[in-house]
Amino acid sequence: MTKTSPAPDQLRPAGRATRAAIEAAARVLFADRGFEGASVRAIAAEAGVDPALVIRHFGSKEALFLRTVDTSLGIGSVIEGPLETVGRRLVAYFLDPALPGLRKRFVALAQAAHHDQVREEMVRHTAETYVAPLVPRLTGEHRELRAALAVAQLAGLLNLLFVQEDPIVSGADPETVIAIYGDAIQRLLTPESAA
Amino acid sequence: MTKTSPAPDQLRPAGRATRAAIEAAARVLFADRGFEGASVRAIAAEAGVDPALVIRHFGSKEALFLRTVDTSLGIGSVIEGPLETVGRRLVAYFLDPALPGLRKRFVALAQAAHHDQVREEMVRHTAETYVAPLVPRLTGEHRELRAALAVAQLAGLLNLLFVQEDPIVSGADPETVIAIYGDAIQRLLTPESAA
DNA sequence: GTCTATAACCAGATAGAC
DNA sequence: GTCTATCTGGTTATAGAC
Repeated sequence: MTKTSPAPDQLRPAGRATRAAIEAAARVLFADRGFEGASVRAIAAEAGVDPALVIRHFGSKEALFLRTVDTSLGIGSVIEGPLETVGRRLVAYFLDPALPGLRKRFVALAQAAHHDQVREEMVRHTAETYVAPLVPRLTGEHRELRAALAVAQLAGLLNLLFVQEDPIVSGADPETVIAIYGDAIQRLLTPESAA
Repeated sequence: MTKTSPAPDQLRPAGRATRAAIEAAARVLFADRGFEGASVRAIAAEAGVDPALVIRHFGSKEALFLRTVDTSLGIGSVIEGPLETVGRRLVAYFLDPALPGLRKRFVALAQAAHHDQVREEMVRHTAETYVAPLVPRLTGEHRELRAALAVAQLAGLLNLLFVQEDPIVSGADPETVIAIYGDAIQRLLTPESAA
């Protein structure tokens, strides 16, 4: 097993600075080039340190990724809004071109999802951040399942949009996509409010 | 640029045999270990040839992947069935544990989707095999968009199920998932037949 | 010419000695 | 903290065998 990296507080000033530099570089490069595209060497170079130090501090590339990349994509506030309109608001949030780096961060996450450690953390995080807050607000049967499926459905759109870059959806009128797909998600969450 | 590999018909017997051996090995290993997990070297070893030959014959690992892995997951016949029940039938198809290798093939595809050549081919193939046959059978507005979104929604489930291996959905009663999610897909395709 | 094999190159992740 | 070494992986150069 990998030796656990020292906790930040035990490090001397130089160590803390190095660690911070690596984290900053990793944040930039992972977002910019994705998980595979950002090499440990490149991150080290960007931070001005030796590649081996990266591993020494964080244990592995995977662990570094988990420490630096925000696995939530910032939709917490969207989910907390009015339940009756959450479907459309979620879709609208991701179709908003004013959110720079969102695409790249999603792609980085999707790539990294194939690594066990990252995948497990993502599942845990999704359950905790997306599904759990929704469940108590739902009514009817299979509340947890429906919340999980709604999140999955949203992920399907993001995949089409950001990974596949499908021309049909990318080229469609955003309002139309929001209406059609948003309502579809909404019906999973609040079936009784069907239009 | 890479020199184009020779067309199969121009090869001499020895070449054709080698090519076939590589293809067979690639099919097995890609399905078994995914795109990243199956190294060119491992494929070559399995085929009993030199790694360099793999590239010589197929140009690149990506190209080999495209030649050997079935990008359709065999849902053609499902889509061709009755339109009014296609949503549930699609979900049921993928929840059927009797289809061995389905999960692994999907994971391999998902991994390889991050490579440009493969991604483009997948988009093209999806449009041609899934979306195109559906569109003329739909009625109402935004038929192409709705078909694309339905496919995306299905992909979301597959991702949750096969990549994330989410315990909520994996542990849920298949019939319930089929009903809830299948109907959600169905409503994108035939909104008028809402239950 | 058309294969095939050997070696080599370059990049990546990580372990271990200092 | 740093550097070097090792291992694995994709790919290319090149020269020999058919």
